[in-house]
Amino acid sequence: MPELPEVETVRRSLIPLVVSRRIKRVEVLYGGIIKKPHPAEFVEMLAGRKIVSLERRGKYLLFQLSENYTLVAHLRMTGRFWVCPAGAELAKHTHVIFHLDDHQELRFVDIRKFGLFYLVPAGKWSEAGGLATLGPEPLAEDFTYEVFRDIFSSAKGRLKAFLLDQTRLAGIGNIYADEILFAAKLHPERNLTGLKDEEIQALYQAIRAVLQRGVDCRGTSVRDYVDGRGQKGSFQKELKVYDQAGKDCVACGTKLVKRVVAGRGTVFCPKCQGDA
DNA sequence: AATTGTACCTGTCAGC
DNA sequence: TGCTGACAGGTACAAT
Repeated sequence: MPELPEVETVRRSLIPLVVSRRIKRVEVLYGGIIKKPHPAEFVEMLAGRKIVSLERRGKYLLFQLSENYTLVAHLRMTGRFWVCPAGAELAKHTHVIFHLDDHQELRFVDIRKFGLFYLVPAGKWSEAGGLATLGPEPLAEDFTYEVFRDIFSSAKGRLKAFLLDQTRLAGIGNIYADEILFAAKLHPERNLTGLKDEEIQALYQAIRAVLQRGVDCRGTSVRDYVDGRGQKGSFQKELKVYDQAGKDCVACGTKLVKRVVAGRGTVFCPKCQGDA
């Protein structure tokens, strides 16, 4: 499900429902997704804490809690949060239930059980998986072209792998990587070295524009994704290449090609995006 | 050090 | 109809 625009949409939809609420009690139905600390301690340490704010870093959600703790959550492929009245019918694949102090429950549901939770002291991101090593936020104001060019220049390999590397840029996943490369008219298998200045600029502009459009559309709902209120996004209506293999390119009519690049299914227009 | 492969899970869909 | 295999928004870790 979730890349930067989806996680940001989940964050915004959850804020009015959970911020300022106190966690009365936590139930862990499947402990495998609790990475730190052990599930029993996780449950014990969360009880009684207040949710002070909800932030996002890359694809991670950060629930800032009272007494300087942070609940770090990653939705991975199919994780989702939703809020419902206490005691509502239990959806299949519900793994964690946070009982709130307003007779509502924040529930974590995840078909594939890839989602992750860490409960760490605020700022101790090195204890929260990949959170500590994330690159900059591509939609932040201070993410200028100069900043991007420096990151780009220090990396090598193929464009698709670069965009997916969370330590270079935070928050881009498989959908937006393909859409960004199409918007920039760059081939996913092209090497970083050898790009002209104007091509690097086009890539920078495409990263900003495509991600911002994704946020404005409240994310992409191709399969499971919905926000914290159960609402779908609309960016799937604007996809030019992702999930469009075999269709005609909207720009030139050429059949879109699908191939595995950087270990991920990748769709591109062989004409508009040129040769690798 | 950096890249590639594999593991983690369940559901869906195409092909036989 | 039912079986099998490929594939799905993403890391994390082992192997090379």
